[in-house]
Amino acid sequence: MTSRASSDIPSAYNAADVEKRIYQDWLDKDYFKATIDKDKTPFTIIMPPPNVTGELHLGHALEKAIEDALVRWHRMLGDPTLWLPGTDHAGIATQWAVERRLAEEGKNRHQFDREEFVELVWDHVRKFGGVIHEQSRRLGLSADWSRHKFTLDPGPSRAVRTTFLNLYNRGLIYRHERIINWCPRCATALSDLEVDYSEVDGTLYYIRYPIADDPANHVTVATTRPETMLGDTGVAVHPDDPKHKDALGRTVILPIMDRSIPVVGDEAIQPEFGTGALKVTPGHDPVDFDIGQRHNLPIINIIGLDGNITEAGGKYAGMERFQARREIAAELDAMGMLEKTEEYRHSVGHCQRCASVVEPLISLQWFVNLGKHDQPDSIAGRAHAAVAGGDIRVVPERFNRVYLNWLENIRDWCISRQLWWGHRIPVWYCGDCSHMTVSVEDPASCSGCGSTKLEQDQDVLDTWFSSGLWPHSTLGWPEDTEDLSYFYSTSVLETGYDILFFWVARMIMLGIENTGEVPFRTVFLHGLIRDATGAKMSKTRGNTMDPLELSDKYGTDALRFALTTGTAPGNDLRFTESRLESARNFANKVWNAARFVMTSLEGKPGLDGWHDLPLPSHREDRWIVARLDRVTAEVNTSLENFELGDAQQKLYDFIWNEFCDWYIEMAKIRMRSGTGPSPLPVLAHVLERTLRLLHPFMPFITEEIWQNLLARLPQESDSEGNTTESIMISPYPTANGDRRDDQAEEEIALVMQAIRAVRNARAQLHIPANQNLEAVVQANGALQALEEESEVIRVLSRVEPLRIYSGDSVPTNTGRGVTLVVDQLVVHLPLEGVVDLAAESLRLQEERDDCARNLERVSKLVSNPNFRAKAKPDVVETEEERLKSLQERKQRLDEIIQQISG
RNA sequence: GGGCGGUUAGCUCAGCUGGUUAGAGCGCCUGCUUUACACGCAGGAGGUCACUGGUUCGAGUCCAGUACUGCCCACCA
Repeated sequence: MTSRASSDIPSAYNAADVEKRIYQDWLDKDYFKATIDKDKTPFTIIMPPPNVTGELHLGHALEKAIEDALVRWHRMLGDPTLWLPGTDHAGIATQWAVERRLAEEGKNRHQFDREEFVELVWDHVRKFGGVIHEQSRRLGLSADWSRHKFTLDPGPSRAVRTTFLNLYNRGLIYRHERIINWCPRCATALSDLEVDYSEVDGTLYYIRYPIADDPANHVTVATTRPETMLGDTGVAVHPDDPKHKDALGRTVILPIMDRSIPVVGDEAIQPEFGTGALKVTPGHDPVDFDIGQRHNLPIINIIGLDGNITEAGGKYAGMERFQARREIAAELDAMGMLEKTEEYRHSVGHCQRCASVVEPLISLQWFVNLGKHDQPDSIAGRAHAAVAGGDIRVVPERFNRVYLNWLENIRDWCISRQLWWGHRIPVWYCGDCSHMTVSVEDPASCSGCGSTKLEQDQDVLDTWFSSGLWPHSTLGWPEDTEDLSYFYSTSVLETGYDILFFWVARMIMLGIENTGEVPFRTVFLHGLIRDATGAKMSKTRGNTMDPLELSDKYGTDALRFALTTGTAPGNDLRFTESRLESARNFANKVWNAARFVMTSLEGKPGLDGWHDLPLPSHREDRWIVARLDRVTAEVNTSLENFELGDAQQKLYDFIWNEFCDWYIEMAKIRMRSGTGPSPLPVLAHVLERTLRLLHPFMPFITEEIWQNLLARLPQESDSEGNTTESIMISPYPTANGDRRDDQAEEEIALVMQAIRAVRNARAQLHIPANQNLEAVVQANGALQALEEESEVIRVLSRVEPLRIYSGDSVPTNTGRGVTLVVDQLVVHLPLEGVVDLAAESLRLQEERDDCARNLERVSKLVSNPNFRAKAKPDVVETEEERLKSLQERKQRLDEIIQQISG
């Protein structure tokens, strides 16, 4: 990068100008590419793969900002760092998107054959698949694009088939006819997780089923779904329910169908609910299915895969299910069999993708046998143990329980989907024998009889089946690749808590099954982004914000900073533009501070040693270096604890409140007067290290400034592996305890307090800024420090003249005015005529009273033997020191008050 | 029906293992074109940390309960 004249540095940071150039530079230099160094422990994050045709929303931006920060931090720490990006084919979501487009053209997928349709989806992927990529670059993501994977790539596809085969051979994948969740719109089975339950206002229908040998009497059942009665094969009551004692064991006649069905007793029935009698439809309700199994009731499918009534539904055959509901209710009413209806609010399952009402029905599907959590060798059992036993740490910890709880109630996972887009199930059925050939490679012939009349299973696998392999399949599994053996198990899996079950749990289960190792050591979960009112952001609500638009407007760094600051891990975040403004202002502050430093050091000699910076001699320098050291330690600790927001807050405070507001202002004074050691090397040193500390969070602006800064500074050889090439490959600062200087910190704090006190008094008394005040300071124990800092005090508090005396030499006749007691200092502003002396006296008395109250509280505490015995020694010491300083303060205030009144 | 959060300044939120007089951003008030920055500077107002009880020398922080509120899970016919 060429050095530019300072006058060329614009006063406002223009993010758009620099981001593209810098990102391209990083790419060109291959900084993102992970390299294996067997002597070091790698840091690996597998990026959660967004939908290949999706667009990044704010949630993605948050996720990627967090991950990029972690990755950049580790890269700077010198860890071989891999952040592996990828995209997901997102079976049902992508197919649904294409089908919607077809629908807009008045078409549907059944007008195409499978190959044609899949080709349409590929067209869609090719058209929109690059968007995610481009957006990721705009966000500055330092992912290793050379290792990018797509779930349908040959490698991950092979991993899918291999997993299927292995689990099948171990008897853990099986094909079975059982009741599953069916989406009639998508025409596919869904897993339990893909069903969203929501409350809807419905109707509870009370239907009479006459008793066969006593038609004058009947059993009344209550149902929200009268159409399912067509498939009833029994009525169930609680065996001990006195209301139904007579009916139990008898036969009732199913109206409309005129079918005789038994009344059975089952413990699952709640006598208090409805009438206490349940119509049993084993074909279309999971509970009924179980009851049916227990009592050997036949299963009748009366709702087909298209959502219409089947042939088994008699005259209603072919009718759409909800129309059938209305018409059957009407017919029952006409027959006098509808006793009554009630409005009833209940929860109904909807397809997560298309929101259609899910229909439970019996279907032949593939399942993974997950076993039980307490079986040590089952899939669920091992996944449970991994978290329960601490092999995987979950941050924040509370999600541990959520995860374990879910596994404790897990049921087998339905993995087949009746879709066309996805990994087709690697099973071939023989046309000559009944044998199933399960294979990684497409088989040429039946493994049972050798016949070549093979037909592959029509179904594809649940998208989450392939996502569940992601940490190892992206690294090359099932091949024993160098990447796999080096980077697996990965370090951190970072994602939103909303896909803990969908994805995280599946990765743990399948990762352990396939590799015998956990897929990652730490799960770090972030919260959801909400809008200003706290509502979830969604396209249908129309309250989404486009990350790229925000990035254009405020800069990527500001966007990233705004998303990740001021929030705790796992907590949701209400996102408003005012957050962005604040972050943008901070970026601008950093920019301008840097501009000042760079302008100041332009062409100046004496900058040697700025990088390692020998311990400075000047108090202000010692102070800022000590503060930097402290902040460096805190930031590192926060990062180690995944408290990114905390780390950023600390940097924000340090840069703005200490470096800019105080140190730079102090430094200006020395720079103008030319006296004392030059602050320039310190300014350069502190700025440079601060930029490095900030880089993981604000990658672009820090790089831009850093390169400009280094171009103006002498090259230093040092112990840290210094580079001027890029901040992103320079070392992350760690705390160096020998920079601590408690004395400098205390003394500068005192100076700052004194300045604040004078400024305060000036503001209170409405003394114009350009009017100088006189000040007489009684320094007491801080004489030397005050004398040495007198210029700073004089200039920053606009005091002229400033006279400093030791405690015992201060003149008594300094005139009346305002007296400020600042810790051990007494600052007197002789303002006779300006100040209302009575008011000043009152103010001092209030201050004294306040001090006395505090003193009483602290002295009570310190004199409490329990406190002295039980509190930690350093706490006792702190309190004792406080007591002492309060006593001194009170004494001074007393003396002053006495003087005034005297 | 279970489980998990949240309730701290007008608003949005930090506050890690209990220990100064509880913090930030935004907003508000008062000054200020002070040659890095008005996306700024200086100063200020504003909080019985939801409520009740308990543990403790000491509680925003730990425990129990209550009230609101949000979310997750569950086969509420």
